[in-house]
Amino acid sequence: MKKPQASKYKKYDYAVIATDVALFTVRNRGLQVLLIKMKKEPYTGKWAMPGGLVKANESVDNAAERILREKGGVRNVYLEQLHTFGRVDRDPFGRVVSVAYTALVPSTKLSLKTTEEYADITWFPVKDAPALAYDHREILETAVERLRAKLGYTNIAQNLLPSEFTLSELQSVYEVVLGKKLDKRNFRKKILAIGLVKGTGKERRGQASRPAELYSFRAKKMKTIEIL
Amino acid sequence: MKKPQASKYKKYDYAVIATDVALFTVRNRGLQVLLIKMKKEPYTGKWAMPGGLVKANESVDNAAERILREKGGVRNVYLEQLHTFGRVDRDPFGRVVSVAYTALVPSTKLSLKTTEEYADITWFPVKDAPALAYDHREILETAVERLRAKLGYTNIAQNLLPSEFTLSELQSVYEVVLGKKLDKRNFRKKILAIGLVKGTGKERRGQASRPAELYSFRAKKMKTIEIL
DNA sequence: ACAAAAGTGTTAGGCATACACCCATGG
DNA sequence: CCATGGGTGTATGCCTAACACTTTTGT
Repeated sequence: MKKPQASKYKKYDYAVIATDVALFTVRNRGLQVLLIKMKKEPYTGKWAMPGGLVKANESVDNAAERILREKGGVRNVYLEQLHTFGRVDRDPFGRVVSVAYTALVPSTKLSLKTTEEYADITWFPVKDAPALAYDHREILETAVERLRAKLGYTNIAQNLLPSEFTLSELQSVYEVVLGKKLDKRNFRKKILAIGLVKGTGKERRGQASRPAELYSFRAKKMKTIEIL
Repeated sequence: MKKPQASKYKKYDYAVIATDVALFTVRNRGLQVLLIKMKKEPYTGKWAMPGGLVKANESVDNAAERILREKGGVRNVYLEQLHTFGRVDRDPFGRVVSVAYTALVPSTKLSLKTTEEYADITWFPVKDAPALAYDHREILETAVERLRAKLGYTNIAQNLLPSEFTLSELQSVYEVVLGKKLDKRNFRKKILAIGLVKGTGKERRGQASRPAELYSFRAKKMKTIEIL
């Protein structure tokens, strides 16, 4: 599509490595992604996922963590390498190869900084994300596809929930990410049968409805077991 | 583990991008990987998978294809991005981030060049691969793990077989890669039930046994369907 | 005739799916 | 008392897994 222009910076004379992070949360009954509004031409007004160059003395994984912290405002969240995007013309500023990551954060863990909607950093529902800079549309689609797939065979969902949650909340995460309704009885039967979660005995009151039991995940580290 | 030394080449002053390719085939009742013997210190005598730097004017995908052609001696084979390895100290020569790929080739497609065993480029059974340079042991393990997983939900096996093959040969590919025996009747039932392959009507004669029908894959491009 | 690989069915148990009503609470 | 979300069981069909013998050929 676009041809790479003459490089504007010396360091772009060689291919350099950047990382972009698709940071997701589940809020307001939807899967949302964090985007930052760009100022630079030719992308003025378009949105991009948090990203930046990898420094010479940090690993690519560490760079992704740093960017998530500096630009996304979150730390200690689930972070997993997604795919590396290496088209020659993917960045009009020069030859940049991007190692993309997926990150997940429970909406309960978001600070005011990111929940308040600043003009230039905002959560968007994935379904109606605005025009994106670079190849970030492709990165976003790849990330969502992988997240959906992993929900089906790992315990990754725990990274979108607080440590204690109701089964309805868990089911809602699945429904929102997969984009389809699930049968309540079958969902509970399956989740309990495979031992994904355990009851805590506590319950959540406060709504005008029967109190719900609170559950927590059994295994904290990533595990692969057929779920759905 | 190792600290990065002072760079020996100017271009290593920045992180540069390389690609390494795990090229697999199934031969002699085993999963084999192509390795090249190294001459440079500190890896003299160790083996490495084909790899090299990404040039400024080629995509990362194209670089992997080129390396597979130049160093692996094969072209037009299945090639898929695996993972990007970005530890700071993974290359003692400088800061090199490697985008690793998995490639598959049917043993029937191998030229003499790679089947004859040169002193410095050889197929090794994955099970007893020699000491590897860089982080290539980790790359190899990641590649095998992914290959095993994908065998179970895609039609990827076709890239390890000629266009026509017997069901026993197909089963053997599965057994060799997964490292376990499968039940013949159940295997055939399943493979035929999901329509992965179709009979060609031809048969293979020549051995002192009943002739086997030849089959071919139905879909050529990658497809995801539950297989095993 | 024999060695070698190809080909073929049935059963039992487990798993996924479809489906509707009562319960406990807050307001 | 009513609106809201929480919680629960069964029946059916499908898929999986276990298991052994006959067929066809080349030598």
